[in-house]
Amino acid sequence: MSTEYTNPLFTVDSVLFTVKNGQLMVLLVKRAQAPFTGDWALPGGFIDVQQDKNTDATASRKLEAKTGLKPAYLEQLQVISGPDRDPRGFSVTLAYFALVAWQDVSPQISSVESASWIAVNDLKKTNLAFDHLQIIQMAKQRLQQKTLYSMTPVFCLPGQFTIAQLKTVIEAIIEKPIQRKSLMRRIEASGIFEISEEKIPSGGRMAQLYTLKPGADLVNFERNLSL
Amino acid sequence: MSTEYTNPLFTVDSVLFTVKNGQLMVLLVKRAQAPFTGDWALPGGFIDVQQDKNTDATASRKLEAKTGLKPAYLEQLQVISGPDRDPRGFSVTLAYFALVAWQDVSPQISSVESASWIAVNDLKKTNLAFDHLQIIQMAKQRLQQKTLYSMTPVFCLPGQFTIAQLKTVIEAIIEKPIQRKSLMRRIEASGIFEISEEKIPSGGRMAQLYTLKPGADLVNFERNLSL
DNA sequence: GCATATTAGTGTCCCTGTGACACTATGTCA
DNA sequence: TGACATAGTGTCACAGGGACACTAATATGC
Repeated sequence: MSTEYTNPLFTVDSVLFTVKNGQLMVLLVKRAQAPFTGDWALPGGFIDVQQDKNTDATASRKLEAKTGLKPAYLEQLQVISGPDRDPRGFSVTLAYFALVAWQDVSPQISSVESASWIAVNDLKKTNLAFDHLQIIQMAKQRLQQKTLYSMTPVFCLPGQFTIAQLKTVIEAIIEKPIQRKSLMRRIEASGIFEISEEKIPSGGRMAQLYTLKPGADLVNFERNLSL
Repeated sequence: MSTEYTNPLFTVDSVLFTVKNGQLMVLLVKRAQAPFTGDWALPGGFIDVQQDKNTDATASRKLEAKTGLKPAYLEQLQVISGPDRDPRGFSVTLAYFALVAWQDVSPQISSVESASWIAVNDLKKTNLAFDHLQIIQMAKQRLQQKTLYSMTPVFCLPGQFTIAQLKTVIEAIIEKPIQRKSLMRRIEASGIFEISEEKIPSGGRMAQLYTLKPGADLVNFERNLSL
């Protein structure tokens, strides 16, 4: 090539979800510098080519800095690019979406002042930097879709969990009730869960605890849950 | 931020598929310069921030330069990044996957010397630059998956097509036979196709031609075709 | 101890959409 | 005109989700 290209600004941002009290929450940080100073934004930043083996590592590192732990689930969402999304010029952002258990981050997060969990359905009231609102909506849609044909939402739960907990998380994500029975069938059929030794009290009959089989990959079901 | 980051090389590459004679083909170009001079590679290049409104435009522009037309279908595949995939240093590549009708590009492609269609199942015999073989395999898997729950493969066909043609394309992609009946049911159920006025001879009874309804979006089915 | 409320887990029927495959329809060609 | 080839239909079996009633086990109040 004979022409010289100006390399656009490349950043990695993450939409980290969790479910708290039946509500889907997203982690946001308060911007300290321009542009959009004082607005809420997705946690992210630049690749550190010395330290990060790839962009996944960048996303993971940035999230760990805010939450104190690596996300349980991390997946590329999409690249968003254009001349107008950042006032400083043409920008390219790789967006990730990620999941953690509320119970796992809960002790850590309060220590960080500039980061906060905000309910996804309350975002209208929030000032969001750049096009981060749209990115969050895209991430939510992807998560909803995946929830219909996979067990991805388990990553919003701690290592041991009950069917009722998983049901709550799924319902928070897709915003529809599902059948307990259907969920149990899928847990059984997926073959990626183990029945734990323990049961825990639940207000009625003791609830069986489940764990993900170590090293098991998520399975995609051939049918979706109905909307 | 106080630290200065070295901006890694950012490129956009596309895996453009078509189906010819029941075989899934991918468009490759011969590299003229180092590294990997003389090897086959995915068509791609750098964003032109003056000209491209986003990375989709970059991918589309590069493909048009090779094939003479914009791809009928274009979707982001994934970002691949790392310090070792390009000998010149840390690199970030946004891979797209795209579809065109063989019938549409056929007249154009022969005029371009440096580009060529190669059967995806023959790639072992081909010297491929960088990690482009893995990227093609990823694209193929994604296309196969989408074929199970959507009508994406229509974009490998011209504006008017028969059910038999669509069946051939689908079978080339997933490498399994499917039932004619199932395909017809899905065409009907999707609601995105129109019965054309015309029929064309086929060696037996005349075949009904179908077209995509103008402006219709692809639908996702709730069940997959079985593997 | 016993009834009742509460949550966990099971049994079972219906419904929908795919797989399979035979059957009918309509064209070509010898 | 009859053989053949491809297009399109009818229909049954099967699988898995939706719905929902039923049983199981635990807590609480009397």
